[in-house]
Amino acid sequence: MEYPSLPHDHGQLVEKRLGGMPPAESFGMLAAVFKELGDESRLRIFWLLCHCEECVINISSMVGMSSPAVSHHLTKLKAGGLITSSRRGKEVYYRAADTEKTRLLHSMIESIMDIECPWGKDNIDLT
Amino acid sequence: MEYPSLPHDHGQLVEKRLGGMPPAESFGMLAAVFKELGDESRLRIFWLLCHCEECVINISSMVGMSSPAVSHHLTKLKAGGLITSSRRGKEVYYRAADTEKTRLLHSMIESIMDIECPWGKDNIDLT
DNA sequence: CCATCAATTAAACAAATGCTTAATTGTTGA
DNA sequence: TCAACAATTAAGCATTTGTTTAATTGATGG
Repeated sequence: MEYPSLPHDHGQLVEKRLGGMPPAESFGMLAAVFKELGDESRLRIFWLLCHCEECVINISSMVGMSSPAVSHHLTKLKAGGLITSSRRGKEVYYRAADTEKTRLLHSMIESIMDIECPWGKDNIDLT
Repeated sequence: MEYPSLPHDHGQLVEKRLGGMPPAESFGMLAAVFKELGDESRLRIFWLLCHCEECVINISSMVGMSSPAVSHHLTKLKAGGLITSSRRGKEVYYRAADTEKTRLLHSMIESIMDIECPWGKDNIDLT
């Protein structure tokens, strides 16, 4: 059975090299996760909701954005399974979903922040 | 000293709640990192370059894209400090940068992929 | 049942993104 | 020095994205 070589052949076979690669869909799903957090506003909101549960108006106030804009982002985050919502009276409260994925993302956010931009973060208390 | 309350006051003070929050710039820098990997093509390229070093033509072949498109993505990844390049003859070879950040991102990519889309990945060998 | 407030949805729009084709730069070997 | 090939850059374009303002839906308390 013949396998095509790469354009610049160094001996390896395409099939061998690409055989171990995750399928394109996997990258698509993963990229979607990163895209969710690839927006500053959404990242701030997600970070916030990893630390406390809040209603839309308060989130808006805390991140300094309009309610519709925040609602828009919350919809995306929820669609991506990163946050959950629960209505209590007039307000709808949001918080980070309690899943392995979100825990992983949150700890990663903190880690990268430590590496990229240390800012001295003691006493985080958003209760 | 007076601090304003949140629109929906549950007792907390804005200053208290926002005091522990990383500055906006930090989120901006972090979002930029996620944005780099928030594109399927770029994510595949980065993943590839975490596993092997290759020239542009071969990368193009492996991900099924044109050279200019790949070059474009490589420029972005390099600007973000995720990959490095070295010219050898006519070819320019790229690979993942050897930094704590890239190691963290790579391991995270694998972790999330495990969670999100298990596909049975034994024998990864892209040598 | 109605006034009020919270939240979402709709419509519109400017800005950013990713790709294509074409032109340009850089390097090697004949 | 020139022909051939690798890579980048430029220009143009269609799509997507994030936001705004306005309209709509949802829920409570008087």
